[in-house]
Amino acid sequence: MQKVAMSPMLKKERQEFIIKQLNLHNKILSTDLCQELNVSEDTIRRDLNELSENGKLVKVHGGALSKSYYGNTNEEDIYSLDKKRIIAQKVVNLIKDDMLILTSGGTTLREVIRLLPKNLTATFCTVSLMAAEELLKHPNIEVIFMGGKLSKDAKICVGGDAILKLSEMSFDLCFIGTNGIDAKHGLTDSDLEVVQVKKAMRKASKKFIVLSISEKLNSVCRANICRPNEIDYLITELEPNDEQLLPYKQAGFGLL
Amino acid sequence: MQKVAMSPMLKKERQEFIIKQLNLHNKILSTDLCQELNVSEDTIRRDLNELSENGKLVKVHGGALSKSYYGNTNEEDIYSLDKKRIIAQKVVNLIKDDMLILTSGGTTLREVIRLLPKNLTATFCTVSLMAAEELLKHPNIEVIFMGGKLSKDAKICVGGDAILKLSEMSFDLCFIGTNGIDAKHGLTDSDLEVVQVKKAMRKASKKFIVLSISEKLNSVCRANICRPNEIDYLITELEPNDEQLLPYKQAGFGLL
DNA sequence: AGTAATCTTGCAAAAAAACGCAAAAAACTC
DNA sequence: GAGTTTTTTGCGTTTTTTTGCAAGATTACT
Repeated sequence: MQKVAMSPMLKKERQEFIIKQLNLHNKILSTDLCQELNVSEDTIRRDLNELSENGKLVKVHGGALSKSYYGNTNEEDIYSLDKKRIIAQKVVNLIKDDMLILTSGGTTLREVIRLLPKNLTATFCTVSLMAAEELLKHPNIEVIFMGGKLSKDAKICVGGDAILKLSEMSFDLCFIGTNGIDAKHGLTDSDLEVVQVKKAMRKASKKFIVLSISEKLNSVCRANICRPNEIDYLITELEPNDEQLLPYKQAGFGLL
Repeated sequence: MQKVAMSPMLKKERQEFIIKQLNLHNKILSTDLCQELNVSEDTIRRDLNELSENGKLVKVHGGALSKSYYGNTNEEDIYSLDKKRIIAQKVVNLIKDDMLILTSGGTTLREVIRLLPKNLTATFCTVSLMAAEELLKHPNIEVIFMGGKLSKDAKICVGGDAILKLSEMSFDLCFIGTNGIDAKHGLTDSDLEVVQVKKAMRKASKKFIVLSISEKLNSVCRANICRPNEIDYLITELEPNDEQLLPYKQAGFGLL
């Protein structure tokens, strides 16, 4: 308990605090804010309403959501977002405290990161700027970025440094989004630099887990990352016994 | 406990005191200032209003907030953006093709990156996620990110890996934003992890160039990054012979 | 449906700001 | 140095802002 008689907080200060918390947690409860800021619920409510009118956040029953989280103003298509959430939830269930996890970028992985429970303590390692940014919002996750030359297309680190560093490590889990996957060729990608890094990611991890919405199944890209039997699990928004996944099951994919 | 000067304070003196307190604490209550300065609330209010009109602080109900603190969570304040552009233009003039450049993050550096000519071919190296994102938008710049543990506050890589990597390299130029700089202590910062990295950045570069809008001059933070004579150039939005810069000139700063 | 939590609305007390005014201090003029 | 002007400061009053409280409406949840 803090028994320190603090100097009273200014209204603006309080509102700045709320915004900061929101940037960090994406959502916030009025009751929590009351306690942390030591003011009545009415005051918090008024602050939230005011901030909402100024477009700084989105007010909802019981608290508020960060604008970026709520309004995916990006070109992200809403339809596949639902599917990505389903995938993300499956992924989250695999993650336990204190794991060392390697992750690629992509919008699906971003959903995973957003869904991670706030009390999870784990170490995430990534080569993706997008993943790193999102991971930083989580209060208890340690984020390690693999440095190196950045690819302008993929916004990830490629090249020798990242690969060298990866070869020295061993991860419990590796999550990877996909451009191309099919039952015959396994995981493929069109960008040669990216392929090199993803290969290194495969080698550095005990369990290699591929995330893909069903639309992307059965597509093949130029360069091969790994064969079907090197993928430990394929996670889609479908049920594992869905008929679309039959070829993959036959090819020996682990399905979740 | 602050000892109150017996001789009445001059207005100018009082306002400077307010600014100093603000640089130190980021916020200040009118009532506290009344007591410390031994004047009426009206006087304080008038001082704060005046300073607010001059853009030295942000006046709020009950007191004032420092500009930097306020600007962190809100949108970039348009007022200082112009100044940052002036600084950015000066920086851009220093950069030539094929240079190897190290840069920190911050909004001023972001302006620099945005102003870089599209046909410039150079290699930029950074520990800042913000800078990396911005650099990637440039068509001809090669971007190298220094990997390592990411600091949640500063959104930059800190810790041994980044520092080790920095110690192996030699940059033509190093640009760094500032939290605190003054003629006596040199460059300072409040975040100890950040200080370590910035020290390493200093060591790794031939020319160390500090960027600071004039508001941030004469503020001192807890931890020291480097002494005045280790700074090759200080760039502000002011003319080099501006009287505000006189103490710096006398302390041996190179001014641009 | 019924319960608990949350929201709206109106109100009142306290704090702070704005305003006009006059005294005091400082700057300027001769 | 005396007198005038300008600036600065403090005080009382009025106005606005902020905050908490309470009663009733609305919403979420089982």
